[in-house]
Amino acid sequence: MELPDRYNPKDVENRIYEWWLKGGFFKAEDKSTKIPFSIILPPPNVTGSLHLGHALNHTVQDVLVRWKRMQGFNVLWMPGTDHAGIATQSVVERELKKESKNRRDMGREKFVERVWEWKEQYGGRITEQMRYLGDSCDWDRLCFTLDDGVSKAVRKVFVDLYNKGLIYKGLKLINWSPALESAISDLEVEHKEVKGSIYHIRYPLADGSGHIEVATTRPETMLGDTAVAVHPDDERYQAWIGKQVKLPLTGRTIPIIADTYVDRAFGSGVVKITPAHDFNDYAVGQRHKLTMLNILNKDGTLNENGGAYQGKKVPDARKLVLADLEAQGFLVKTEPHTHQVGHCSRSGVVVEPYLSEQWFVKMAPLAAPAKRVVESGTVVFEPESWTKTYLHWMSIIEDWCISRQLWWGHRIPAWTCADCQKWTVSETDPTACSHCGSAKIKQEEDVLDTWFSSALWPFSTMGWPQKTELQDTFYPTSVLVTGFDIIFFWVARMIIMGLEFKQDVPFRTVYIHGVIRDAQGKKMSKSLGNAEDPVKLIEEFGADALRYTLLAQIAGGRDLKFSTQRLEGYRNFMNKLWNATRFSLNNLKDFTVPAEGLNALPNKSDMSDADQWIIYKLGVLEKEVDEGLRTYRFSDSTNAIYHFVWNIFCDWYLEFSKPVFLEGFDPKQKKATQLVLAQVLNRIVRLMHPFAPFITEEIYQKLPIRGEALIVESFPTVKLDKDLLALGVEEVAHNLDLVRETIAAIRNIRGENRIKPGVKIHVRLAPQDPRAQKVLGENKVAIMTLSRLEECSVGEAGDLAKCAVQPVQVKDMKVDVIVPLEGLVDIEEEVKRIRKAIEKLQKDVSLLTVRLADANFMANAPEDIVEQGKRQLTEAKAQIQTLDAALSRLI
RNA sequence: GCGCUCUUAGCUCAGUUGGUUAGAGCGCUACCUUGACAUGGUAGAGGUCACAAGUUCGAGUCUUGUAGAGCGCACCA
Repeated sequence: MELPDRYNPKDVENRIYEWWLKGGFFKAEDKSTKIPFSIILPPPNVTGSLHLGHALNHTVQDVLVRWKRMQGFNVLWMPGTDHAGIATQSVVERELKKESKNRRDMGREKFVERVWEWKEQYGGRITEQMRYLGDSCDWDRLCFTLDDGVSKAVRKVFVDLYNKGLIYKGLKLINWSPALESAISDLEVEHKEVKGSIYHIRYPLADGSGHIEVATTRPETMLGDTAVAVHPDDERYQAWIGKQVKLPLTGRTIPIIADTYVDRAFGSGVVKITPAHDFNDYAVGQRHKLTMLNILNKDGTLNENGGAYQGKKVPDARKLVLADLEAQGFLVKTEPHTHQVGHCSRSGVVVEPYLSEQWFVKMAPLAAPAKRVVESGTVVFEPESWTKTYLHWMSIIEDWCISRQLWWGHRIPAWTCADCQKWTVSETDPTACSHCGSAKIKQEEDVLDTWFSSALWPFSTMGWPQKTELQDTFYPTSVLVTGFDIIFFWVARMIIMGLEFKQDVPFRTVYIHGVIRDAQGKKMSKSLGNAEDPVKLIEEFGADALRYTLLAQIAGGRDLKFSTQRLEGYRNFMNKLWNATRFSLNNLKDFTVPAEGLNALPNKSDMSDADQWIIYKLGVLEKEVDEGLRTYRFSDSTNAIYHFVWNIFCDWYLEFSKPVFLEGFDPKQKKATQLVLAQVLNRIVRLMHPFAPFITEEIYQKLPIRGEALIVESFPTVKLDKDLLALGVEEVAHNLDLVRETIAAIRNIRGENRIKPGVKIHVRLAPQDPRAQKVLGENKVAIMTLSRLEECSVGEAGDLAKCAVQPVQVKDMKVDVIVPLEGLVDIEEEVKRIRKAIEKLQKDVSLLTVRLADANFMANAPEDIVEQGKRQLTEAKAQIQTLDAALSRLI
């Protein structure tokens, strides 16, 4: 079974994923002796397809889930999809339009049926795509927000809140999307800067005693004006308070009122009041009991109160009103004006403040405890800085408008009675009014905001309101992983509902990650055309490379810029690991696994310096990876692995192992190295599995030391590998550092002197102490191989004429590296090289001299820092001496 | 206006409680097909850490201010 020399993810990923599924490795146990760990997937829209944002979000969750699974936890990753009221309804309506149909002609029942058909046919796309990424969720538990169980939970919550007086229906000014013909919540309004105009309009006083000037950005709303307001202390207008003005174009008379809301300094200090079409004016209107005159229809056209402008859309009405005002001499002036205008985040159209009957959740009593659990640290945000944002929002929270004038969603479980007009609110469909017993009841047409059902997700997916073992085991969930954009939409509301209905928080930790941007830093979106399709990226580069790219960049929860270049780099990394495996397996062909398997230890006395060194480095790696995972600093973990695999394992350990595997070596040492190699490779794939699951599982299946399935093998830790790691002591590891430094010095001399790699050179190593002598002697063959030497002596310095010299020091071990250059190169290059080295050392020396001469430093700095400085100064001086001597021999 | 981030090599970013002479990847320069890998190897160039002041023996790191960028919330009609 020869491995191909390139890793081809396409040959691997599907096969491995199917194998995991068959093995049932993703399944959680309802009840178990194992410690539970649970995550609920933020349910993506059924209409959606996987984008990079999902890829990032899911990868983080999958990393946590796989890590905990390997650590022996009973892991539940609960998958699901969201019915996404507006989005899904829009998709199907667009389809209908192509068939020249519309939902109103079709009727509610038929239409909803049609949406279900659509969902059955296309709703599985995103969950299908999640498998390409490697998501290891418990698919048997897949939920949909309109499932029976979840719907029952939604109804119960609605009824309970209603009975507690926390849900009410009322006539209020709400945000209205004329495109959707539905209410939307405050959060669904995006404020965008718009360059418009401000118009100054003259309103004549009814008694003919003059006129008053108002300014507005929305002149058409004057048709709905029911007052004009000035500041009560404004001296200019004292005489006018209480008088009437005659509204141009309509001829209605409206009062001049006084209200402190008016800013005297802005404009003329007079404000027209349109209570039915502006939130501030609405508040003024309520204070003064003004008429609320609605001038709009649901579709954003003017209604019968619009007089001559009835039937016109707002922008058209605006033009006509302005033209008429101007013609009649009421328009004083027009000035350019930039201001924020609310747009519907779903449809993009301008949102209209609109007076209508809607259902609301009273937030104040619910928000208070939800605020407290974050303040007290029962729920922790990671990174912590989001805490403040959350708390700020919770303190300015308004009642939540939960009704939507749509058909796709949870229909509000409330019935009006034609006889007594009262509401019957019930978990099961009632047949009679609960107040008067009349059978003439009719269900509310509206459905609930999609986020209403999402708010219950952590427990509704676990069978609530039934009592279930699943809830006992997994609620509260362990971590919630999500983007900051839905902290308010979703996170806050889950905390509220969890506390209200489960008497406990829904999760302990909220990990907030950033948003993915393109290489230029722009937000990725379909409309901008800069969105990379993760499915295509996976096909080209592999899921592991994509996951690694995302993970390596999310430190600190900041936004990340996505570049294909980076992705290529991690694809190369996967290939590097693949080839390291190929090399290892080739050299392990005659290796027989000891009976102890995973716990097999080499004979310490048989181990080379390199063997001990790699074991020591492995211990460092295990610590780093664990630390990164525990602190949600995934990039620390992925970077540590990357560095270990490439720059430690491949660059040095495998290179050192090469001479060992050649003929003629001590068979005992070869055996030790084979065992170390097999053990280290085993640790690498286990450590890397949560981050790059496919390639590691594929490799694992080919390793000599392995179990059944990597996905459920134990995750390596310093504690678990205690015995193995005891074989790699830091002090001994320095031996190899000396060897590596020596090789680096030879290579540097070679490189700087432009000695071609083909030219075999002779090197003399002159150790300055017995330990260096021993270490270098033992590693002579490796040094020769790695720095391509023809000859190498360890001992006397010998004749130094026409030689390149480089002192090397690691801890107390010192060696002078001597390369005779006679006949090889122009001495000039070596002179330059030595001068450069001296220059650098001199900089160090002057810096250290100054520091050590500073009495304050000597008095205040800790002893070890001072000692370190002294040592470095001595060393640098000694090295300069050696180099100076070498230089003087050359010139 | 309030709040939160950010500013480090040509580019993208690490740099955890202040400790020496600031790192990585990509890109760049020169060289190399050596029996795992050219999706590779070796060597090298490249930074007054946005700016200013302060605290300190010592500041990329802490404090304050300035300038610039991004985001969230609330907004004057």
